[in-house]
Amino acid sequence: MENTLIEKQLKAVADLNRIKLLACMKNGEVCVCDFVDVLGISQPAVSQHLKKLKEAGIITERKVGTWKHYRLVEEQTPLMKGILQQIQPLTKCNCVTDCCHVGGNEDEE
Amino acid sequence: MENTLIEKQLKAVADLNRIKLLACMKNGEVCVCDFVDVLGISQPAVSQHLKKLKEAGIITERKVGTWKHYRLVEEQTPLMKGILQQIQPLTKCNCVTDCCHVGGNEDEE
DNA sequence: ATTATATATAAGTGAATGCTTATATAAGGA
DNA sequence: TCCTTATATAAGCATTCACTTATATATAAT
Repeated sequence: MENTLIEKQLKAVADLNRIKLLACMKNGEVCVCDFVDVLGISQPAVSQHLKKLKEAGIITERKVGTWKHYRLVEEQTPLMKGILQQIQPLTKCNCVTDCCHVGGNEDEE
Repeated sequence: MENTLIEKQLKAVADLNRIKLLACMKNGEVCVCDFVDVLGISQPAVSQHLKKLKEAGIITERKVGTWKHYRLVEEQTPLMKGILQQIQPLTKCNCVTDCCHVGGNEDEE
C-alpha cells in the first residue's frame, strides 16, 4: 500500500466517533438516524463523519426511500482489515427505527 | 482493546511524517539526526513527532552519549502489529552518521 | 570552566478539524 | 401541490495540529 493511502485511511479512522460508527456497522447496515442516537452529536456532524469514511473507501451507502443505509465495503484494504478486527462491534445501534426494516436489512445474520 | 487506546494509537500514526518515521525504524534503531535528513523538516519538529509516537506506546528510546536512538517497542498491540505490517521499510535512513555505530546498532540483522 | 554538539521544550502562527446552527435537497404522504 | 421527514451541504467558530524560531538541557571535548 502507498503511504499516502495508508495516511488517508488512518486519518479517517483516527477519531473516537468514527471508530464508534465502524463499531456499529460491524453488525451490518445502519441508517443515519440511528448513528445520531448512538453518538449523541447532531445529524450534520454524523453526515460529515460518514462522508470522511466514505471518501477513504471504508464504507458505502444505499438509499432506501428517504433513508440512507451505510455499511462497511466488502473489499477492505489489508490495513483496514487489521484495524476493523480490533474494533469491537456495537450492538445497541442495531436499527431500532422503522427505516431499517423497510428495505431488507433482515437477511444480515 | 479499548476504543480510547485504539484512537490514541491511530491518531499517533495518522500522519505522513510519522508513518515515515516508523518506516525508518522497521530496520532497527535510528537516531534523531537521521530522521531530520529523511523528512526534511526541522529537528524540533522531528522531536515532537517522536514524542507523540512514544506517548502512544509505539516506540521507545535509548540514550547513547549525546545522541538518542529510537526504535519500535517489542510488544506492540494487535492493532499496531497489523498497521506496521502495511508500512514498507525505508532503508535510506539507516544511520549514515557516526552516532549509530557507537552504541552497537550493528547486531540488528 | 568554557565551548560545541545533540536533543527537548517553549512560544507563536497558519491550516485543518469537529462541532454547531441554518439552509438546501430529495423523497413520501396528505 | 404542499407539507413532513431524512439526509447533505454551507457557514461560522473554537480547538487541535504541525510547523517554525528561539531557548533550555545534557553530554562530551578542550
